[in-house]
Amino acid sequence: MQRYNKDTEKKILEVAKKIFREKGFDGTKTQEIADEAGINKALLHYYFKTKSSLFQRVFLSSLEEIFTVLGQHINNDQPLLEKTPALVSSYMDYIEKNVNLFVFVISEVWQNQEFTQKFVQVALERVDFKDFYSSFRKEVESGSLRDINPVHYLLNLISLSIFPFIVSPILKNILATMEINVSTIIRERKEVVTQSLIAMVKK
Amino acid sequence: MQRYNKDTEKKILEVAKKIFREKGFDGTKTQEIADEAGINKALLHYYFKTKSSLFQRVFLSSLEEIFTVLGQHINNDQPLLEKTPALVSSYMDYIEKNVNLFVFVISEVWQNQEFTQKFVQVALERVDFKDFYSSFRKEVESGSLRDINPVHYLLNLISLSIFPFIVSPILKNILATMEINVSTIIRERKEVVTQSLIAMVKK
DNA sequence: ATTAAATTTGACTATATGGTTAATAAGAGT
DNA sequence: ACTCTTATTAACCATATAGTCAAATTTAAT
Repeated sequence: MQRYNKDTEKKILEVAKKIFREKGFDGTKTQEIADEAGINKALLHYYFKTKSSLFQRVFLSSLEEIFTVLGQHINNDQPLLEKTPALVSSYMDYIEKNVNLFVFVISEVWQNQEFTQKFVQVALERVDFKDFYSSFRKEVESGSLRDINPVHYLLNLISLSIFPFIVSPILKNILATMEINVSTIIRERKEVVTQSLIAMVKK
Repeated sequence: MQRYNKDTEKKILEVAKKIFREKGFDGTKTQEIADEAGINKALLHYYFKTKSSLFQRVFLSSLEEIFTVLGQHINNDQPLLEKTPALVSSYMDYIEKNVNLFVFVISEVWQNQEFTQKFVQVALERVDFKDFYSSFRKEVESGSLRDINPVHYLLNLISLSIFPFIVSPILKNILATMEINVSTIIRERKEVVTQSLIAMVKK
């Protein structure tokens, strides 16, 4: 006989992922996970021992998802200037659809500093920063990019792409106060971010 | 006799602010606030009725603090290009010292959408976006700035300034992996942000 | 069909937590 | 000193919650 019913395990993880990402560790009740997964709370412990260890699985997989997607966007062989527009557009689409993933990770990273370190190390395997770094430097040396630190390009990319979405409940209020059309801003945003990034690196 | 001892009230609020901002609503226990404030838990309820209403005071004052400080930075009569460098430098210093304030507000904004709306409205009184907007437009018309939507300048400003700090526990790991000196990046950061903003608006 | 192991459940426990209450202490006005 | 109001406390309550356990059910192999 095999160990554990993979369907059950998968269902619990799936529901746990959804609820933890919505409500955070402290806001999530194991009973709610069990209910929504259609199982008994005892079974949850049978599969995952404790709430904390289930949470850690979700937390790690969330970090991995974030870095996997980032890697898919920055690790490809096109020249940076050429790939930037599509990269920004596709990345922002993804972020918009997964805001709560980012909010969850940012909150929990500060709440769980003990094991965050270890988890980030594992998640980092999903993206090849060194490859991005050296590709960037190569383009600098070949003269197609300005000589800036690639880290700042990356930081600007993720800051500009992610931040407006994670503060969107506030942003919407500000825009309403300024009597500015929200969807217009969102639409313009991709272009602005793209242009800002290109301005950084274009000679 | 006056209603309520102001010292006690202040002490409770002060401690509540500290703990809520560290641990969020769900992670905070009223007992811990009472203990650290050196009072009985019943007294906390005597002054603030419920955990939720105490939290709401803290949440609102946090939003107000954020917008007050933002206002102090963007509402002054200097031409934008001239004030940008000092603005960025001073604002980033503030953010670095108050990261948990920003992380707290971002988390709780998503967790408490019922009253977030109302609170943001109140907090918005602390910053004059319309003044910033019209000053910006005036500079555009007088020909000293490029014709861009001021909202995007603001969004870039806050995104670039705040985001790296709120993800700093992760960022430090990435930089270590890339064998890049963290403090160098932080030092360079102000200049990069300033240049990005100037590049947006300079003709 | 029988058996043994793995899976699932209902009932339970210990503890933590937000909130209440009734009694006490402190303070101000007379 | 006395009284009335306000501030503070200790003890308590109801509920929620993570986690346990023994019994029951299912599953697969013989």
